[in-house]
Amino acid sequence: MPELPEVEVVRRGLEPAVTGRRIDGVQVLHPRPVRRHAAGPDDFAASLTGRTFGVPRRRGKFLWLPFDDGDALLAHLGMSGQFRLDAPGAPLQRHARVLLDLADGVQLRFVDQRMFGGLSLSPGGAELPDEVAHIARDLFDPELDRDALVARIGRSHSAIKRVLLNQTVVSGIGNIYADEALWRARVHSETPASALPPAAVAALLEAARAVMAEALDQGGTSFDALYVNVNGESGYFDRTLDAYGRTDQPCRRCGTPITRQSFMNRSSFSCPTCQPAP
DNA sequence: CTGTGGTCCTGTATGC
DNA sequence: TGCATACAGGACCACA
Repeated sequence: MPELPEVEVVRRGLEPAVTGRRIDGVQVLHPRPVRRHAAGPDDFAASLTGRTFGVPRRRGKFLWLPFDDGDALLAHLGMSGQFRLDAPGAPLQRHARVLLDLADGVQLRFVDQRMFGGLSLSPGGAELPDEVAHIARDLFDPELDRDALVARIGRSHSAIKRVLLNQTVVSGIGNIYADEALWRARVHSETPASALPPAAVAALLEAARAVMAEALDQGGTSFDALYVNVNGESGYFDRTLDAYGRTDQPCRRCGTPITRQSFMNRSSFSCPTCQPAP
């Protein structure tokens, strides 16, 4: 479940289940999701066994489960990764990749169809893994400097949607919420960031924060069984989307049919009336 | 510095 | 029914 609200839904689901629990054993069913562990799958499994989890943390779309020894299990869900909580003997999900047997009969499973995501052990990463250090703070981070962010965006001559998707500028926003924020703020995806007044950039960021907060309240956005919480349940925010995936459906503000265009090798949805091209 | 295009994977939907 | 193609919410890298 890729974007910030979906990752936060997972983090919240993991928190009561893993915090304070020890790993009794690990099975790597497919080597690819642990490819970042240079010493290999067997060493990955052995290295995790016996450690105890702290409170799961998140920045943008990156998730990490700190251990009480200062290291962390770093996770990225990529396009199709899931964490699931099951009883140890429960039927395996079709794309179950890594199984972690925790104390008290809890089995934490990493399930991933496409395997763009993965797990790795981050030495010393409990506070902030080195692998996440280059990722900018997200819009829910209490230490985010909004004025500095607005200023940085204003200095960029890239298309505004490209900037929103750049995780080293502001993290957590993906293709869906970028389109939703741009629709709410009435900005076209290809508008040069430097052409937007600071107040417009601030309004766009607030739109992004608001739409992600609403999505989080509804358990995230799910279109199919690939995007579910730790119990396998879907969120409901797809019913509330205003732009993403609504090709030819009327704009909820002005009635003009929503159009789809290719941008950055992916789909962008917008209202040609509310969001005129620059 | 910016932007483009390709890559990692598996699956579903659609059209012929 | 088979087969080919397009597309999918992300991150990263080489290259121009």
